[in-house]
Amino acid sequence: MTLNEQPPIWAERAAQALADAGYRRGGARRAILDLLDEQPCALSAVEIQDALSRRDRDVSRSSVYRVMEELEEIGLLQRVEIGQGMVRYEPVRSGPGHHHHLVCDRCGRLQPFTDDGLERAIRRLSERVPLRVSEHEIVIRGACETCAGA
Amino acid sequence: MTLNEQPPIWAERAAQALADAGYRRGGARRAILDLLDEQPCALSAVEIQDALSRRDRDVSRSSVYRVMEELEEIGLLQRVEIGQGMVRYEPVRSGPGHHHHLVCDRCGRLQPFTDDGLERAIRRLSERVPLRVSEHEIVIRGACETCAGA
DNA sequence: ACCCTTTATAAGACTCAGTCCCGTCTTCTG
DNA sequence: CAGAAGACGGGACTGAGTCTTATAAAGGGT
Repeated sequence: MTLNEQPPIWAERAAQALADAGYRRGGARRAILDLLDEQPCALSAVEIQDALSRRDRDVSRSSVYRVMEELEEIGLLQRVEIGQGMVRYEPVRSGPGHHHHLVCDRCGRLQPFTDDGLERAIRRLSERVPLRVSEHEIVIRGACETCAGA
Repeated sequence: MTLNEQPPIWAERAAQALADAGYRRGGARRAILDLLDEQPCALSAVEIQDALSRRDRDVSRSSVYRVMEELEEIGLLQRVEIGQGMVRYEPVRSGPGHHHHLVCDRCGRLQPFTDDGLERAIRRLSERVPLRVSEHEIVIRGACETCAGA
């Protein structure tokens, strides 16, 4: 069910992509890249700052948000809105890497999934709708196995 | 495409439902109910407060949020997360009234839609997924006809 | 290696939706 | 027509996210 079984070089690819896009190198950005690469789950901006702080690599809020923006721009990071106004970010590892999320209402755990039937339904829908569709995001909420206790 | 062609008595039904649920009557709540009933589009908490203020019926922030909570609890109001941490609320007019939303990235306009194919895909998916699904929300983003200019 | 310009970063003020608390006012019930 | 329970307003507070500005690096040219 997990999608991230690619070699652990996302940080490298990302750094390269940023360089190609004309960005210079910098400590804060590099630290964030490395942290994100290690994470199995999506992190919020605050979680990123805290995690780095805990390993004595303090990074300012501005830097976290700036880097998130840059990475999203280049398509290396996906922004996931998990409800209640909470936003998390996760590395896009494969090529298109299109997927959606299951969110546990209780523990907040996030799990990616893909579904062809769903994508097909959305594609068909997109053609009938009075909107030039640019993106879609599906969030399915419920209780995860652990929290449901079943 | 619009779903709200029921008689304009949502406010009445809501008031009754609140009474049945043991809530007392109060001016702020009634004003909010009436306002919501008139609106064709979903409103944010702030928009509700401003709109009432403009018609000289000031209501405190606390009241807006409290009433939103009560109405959502009873199932008379649907909370819609339209991205960027923005939340809006809209009356649930028909019975189940299940539908999703098209959001225009540019003007923020919200439009409801339903799609059986999509619902079917989600139902099937819900059974295969490691989560006891309680709800799902689909937001499709893009440029609306007006904003796309086409 | 050394400027010089450009970009990256840190720090902190600021915004704004949303929450919390508490004193006051209103509604209902007996 | 009290007196208790609930509704309301106002304002302090929170916390994610934005903006601004001064300082610190990074790269390119010489």
